[in-house]
Amino acid sequence: MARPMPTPAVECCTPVGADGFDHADAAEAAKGFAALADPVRLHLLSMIVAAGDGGACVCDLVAPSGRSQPTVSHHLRLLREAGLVTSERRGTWAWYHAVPDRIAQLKAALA
Amino acid sequence: MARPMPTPAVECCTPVGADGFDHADAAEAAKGFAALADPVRLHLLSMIVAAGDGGACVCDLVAPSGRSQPTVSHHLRLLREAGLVTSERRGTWAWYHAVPDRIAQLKAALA
DNA sequence: GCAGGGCATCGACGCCCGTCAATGTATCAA
DNA sequence: TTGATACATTGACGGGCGTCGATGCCCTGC
Repeated sequence: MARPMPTPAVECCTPVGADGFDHADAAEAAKGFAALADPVRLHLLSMIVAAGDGGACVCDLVAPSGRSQPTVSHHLRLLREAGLVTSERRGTWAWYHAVPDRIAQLKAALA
Repeated sequence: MARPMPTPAVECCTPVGADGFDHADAAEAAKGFAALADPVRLHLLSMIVAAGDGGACVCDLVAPSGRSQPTVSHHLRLLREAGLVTSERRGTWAWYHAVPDRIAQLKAALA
């Protein structure tokens, strides 16, 4: 496909050269964006970020999300596996913290 | 779930208040991120952005993507439906342009 | 030890996604 | 008109995702 011209006289375009994306970087960024590709996860992450340094308790995330507790736990797991949040158990409750570096990294990928 | 305490003395945490995300905004942003949640599309978008104002010809996107022509056409369609690129037919060839505003909008959603 | 609550995991269901081969449509050249 | 080219669409397949109910694990309070 890469421009075997119908006739030598017709020029399609200037081929796109090296792009800013390594294949490994693209795969890594895609995983991060996939974690953001769901309104529920976006909502959860937004609440966790808003909670600041103290972190957010799962018990306060279930009701606002409008989903069942197992579903919320599933989404939090995906956010954790994508590196966007970290989890910590404090006694009975589980606390989630945002990872600003990972968020900034995805923001940088949009450039 | 939302904190019917085991005992009144134990406090779980301070409930997360209003977050920055409207539900409609979350759904809209999620659609955009879903379009970025694939390495092939990320690669395609990166090449289209790198092409600048002139735009990128599909004939130069197929080979670098490592996918078949119908698959590339499918991904470009998704990018177009997500508002990240626009398409324009110039005679035989199709040209794709990036939409910087939409990209900036997604970047702003990471805040 | 026992009972209860918070959270994670499992199993199952329906749906959507990524991929390709085959086909269709529009344009250009001879 | 005929043939070739560029791109889009269709149909089909396998796999992964979002959701829930049921269940299991761990901690707390009695």
